[in-house]
Amino acid sequence: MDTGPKIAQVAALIGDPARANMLSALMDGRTLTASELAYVSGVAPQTASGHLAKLSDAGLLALAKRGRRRYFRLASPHVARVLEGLMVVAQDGPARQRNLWRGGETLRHARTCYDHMAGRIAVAIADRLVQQSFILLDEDGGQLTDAGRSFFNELGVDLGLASKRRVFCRPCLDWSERRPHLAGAVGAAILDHALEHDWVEHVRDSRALVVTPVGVRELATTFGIEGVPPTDGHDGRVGSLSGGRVSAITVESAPPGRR
Amino acid sequence: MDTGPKIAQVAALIGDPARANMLSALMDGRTLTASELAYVSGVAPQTASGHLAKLSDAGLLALAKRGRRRYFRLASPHVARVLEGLMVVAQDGPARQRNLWRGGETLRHARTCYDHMAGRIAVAIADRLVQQSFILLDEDGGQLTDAGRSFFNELGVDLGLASKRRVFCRPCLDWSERRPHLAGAVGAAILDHALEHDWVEHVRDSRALVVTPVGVRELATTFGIEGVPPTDGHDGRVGSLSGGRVSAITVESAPPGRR
DNA sequence: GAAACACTACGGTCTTGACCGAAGTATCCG
DNA sequence: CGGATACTTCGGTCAAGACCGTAGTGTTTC
Repeated sequence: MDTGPKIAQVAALIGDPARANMLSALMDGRTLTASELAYVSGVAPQTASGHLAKLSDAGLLALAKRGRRRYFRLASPHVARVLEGLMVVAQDGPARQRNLWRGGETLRHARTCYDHMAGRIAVAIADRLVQQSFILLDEDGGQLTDAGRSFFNELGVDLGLASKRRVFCRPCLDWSERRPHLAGAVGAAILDHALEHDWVEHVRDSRALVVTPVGVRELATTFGIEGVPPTDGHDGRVGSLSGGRVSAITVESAPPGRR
Repeated sequence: MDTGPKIAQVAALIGDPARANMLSALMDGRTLTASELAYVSGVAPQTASGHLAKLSDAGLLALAKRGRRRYFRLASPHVARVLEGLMVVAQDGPARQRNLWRGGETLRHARTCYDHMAGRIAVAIADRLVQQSFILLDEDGGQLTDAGRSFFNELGVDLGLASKRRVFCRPCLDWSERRPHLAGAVGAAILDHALEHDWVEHVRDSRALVVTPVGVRELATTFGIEGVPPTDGHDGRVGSLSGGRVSAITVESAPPGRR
């Protein structure tokens, strides 16, 4: 009857560390198997199975059975939004201890966020687009200008539904940078373009992205983004994997162990 | 290090029914005292005190001490967004049982949602504005057209920062109607206007709104919204309090009792 | 058909934390 | 000052549920 209990049910589901890890791992839009999710969440398969059943039943995850495996993905963008929101709140939460966690440097640099890019690079791109008046952004919405539309056109970015949907730009507060990057259809189109033209590549089993040499060049010429550093402020090398501990998953020596 | 545990911490906080009730009660942007929150959450003051301390420590609630009372409110719009999002997910969650809960009819009709309006009326207003091309809406963003800007101007709605911020319109999925209504600066301005001109009034101790006779007339002439029914489909009376069980709080015969 | 693999169901252990009664600290009011 | 009000702290009880070992079902591979 009241709304409280209902949101509590969903929040409690997300509120378990193992389940939260599973959901986080799916934030980049991939589909993962039950085993993979068991690994990332750090629990035994039996336990993971129970968690996954609950998440599916609640409609947070969508399930596709194929052969002897079960593939899970986030059930809807709504779920991704909630997770985004939780990250933001979790980040500025205890005000005192807003620690810029070292490590995961690669993630801070560039990563996927459901269907678009996030991280330092994504924020820089958004900044640049705003600065050039290609996009208007504010906390509650975003909007592509005519100039922006032709900019993307020339660049060859496929805005897809551009003709059908006239508004499709959304700011998404970046949890590592605490500044907005681009989400929505425009954000998704940029990520697609970047992947397709080898500006960035997925890091194996992670939602981190590395910027390729091609990407470094293109980001410089296209957006005037130079030397966004991979680790600290020194040189122009971008996205070197050695820079930071990668939270990659190697499913080999995998002792689950109690959390 | 990983983001999972952090979002789990926040989600777990929201995931307790008592705390979720507290947060829900604060969704309309009011500030409430610890006692009031204890009552709405259905627990004893001692228990509530503990919950409130946790929520404040985590940065979900802001606290203002005044005399011997403590006033709590949501710490930021970010928190409100997360709660909105959870309501949406909770609503379409178990797909099978998307029950249109009878009761709380007044809430379904019109209510505040943090700083803007929600419910049937709000959805109707949004529909109308879109239909007249005063606003462009889609899932990821919203945008005021020039025509819309002058419409609000003529109407005397103060868009406030209109000159400074050029984009400030956001769709917010309505958990009772499952269709978007207007949030963001535009949504807030509409609610302000409606309250100021006595179109709607707050229901005591609830986030429900009742539409006044003035409001009925104005909604009809301004937006062409007629006979959005208060309970079922029969007459044009709008917002009669008798229609639905109001989730109002009367802090008298208040046996907390175990949940 | 047998073995390996992916996942699920069941049963028992153990930790977490929600809850309230009782008692303690501020604040207001007469 | 003394009593009422608003809230917090402490201590002990109790239920929920996360976890894994064991044992199952269904699927693929050889």
